[in-house]
Amino acid sequence: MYTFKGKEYPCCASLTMGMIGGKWKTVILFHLRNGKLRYNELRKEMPTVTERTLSLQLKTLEEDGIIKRTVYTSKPPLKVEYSLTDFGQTLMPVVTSIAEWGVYAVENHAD
Amino acid sequence: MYTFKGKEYPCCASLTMGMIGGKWKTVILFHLRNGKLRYNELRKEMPTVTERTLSLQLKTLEEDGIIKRTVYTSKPPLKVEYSLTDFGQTLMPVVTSIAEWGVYAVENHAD
DNA sequence: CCGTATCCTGGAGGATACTG
DNA sequence: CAGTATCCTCCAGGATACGG
Repeated sequence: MYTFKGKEYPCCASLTMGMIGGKWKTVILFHLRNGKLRYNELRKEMPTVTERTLSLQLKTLEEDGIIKRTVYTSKPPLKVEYSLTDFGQTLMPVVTSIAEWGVYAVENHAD
Repeated sequence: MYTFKGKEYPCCASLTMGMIGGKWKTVILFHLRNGKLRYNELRKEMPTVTERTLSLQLKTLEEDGIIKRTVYTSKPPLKVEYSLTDFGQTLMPVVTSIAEWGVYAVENHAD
């Protein structure tokens, strides 16, 4: 049994999935792999996610210390950038591994 | 846009998550990393999953060609073993990466 | 530009009882 | 031993409209 951030997980694998699982978190992290992105830039990369869901997932990732949100202007139009924290960087090998297998599967096991 | 097994994914990362996402699939695959296990052996490793859910997840993994189910006896008590397919083996680097990060997080970022 | 507010739905997963 | 069969709950995520 593993405990992390006040939650219990029955396996080390489920702990990780608790942090990056769900439909969108790995996609967000994948798009942040090369540096910061603005909210609308993320939306552009992920055309099929709704605003509400993107917003919620970003907030969860921020609360978990995986990404950080930086606001550059105080008056509208706001400029906000999202980027990986140092802790979030430690997840990059996992995210990369996940992304690479997706490419591998499409290229070698297409139907 | 990526297409795999008749489903569409907006990102290579979401394709992989479509195959191994959810609460239990990575846990099952993690426990099968060293070889075959019987149904009740899996249950022993995963005491908090319900029978129905375990059964459903195993069936999904089998349908996706990731694990294979082998029946050794025709009369009760049945002997059934689950193991990775060759295709499932290609997921092991991903599963290992996920599992190792879980251990890393607990050891280095505990609260 | 960067979100939040509301309302809603589908399906993942749980509890429990039963079967070949 | 290895599951199914039912029934049920809960919440991630979607649709859409509006706000700082």
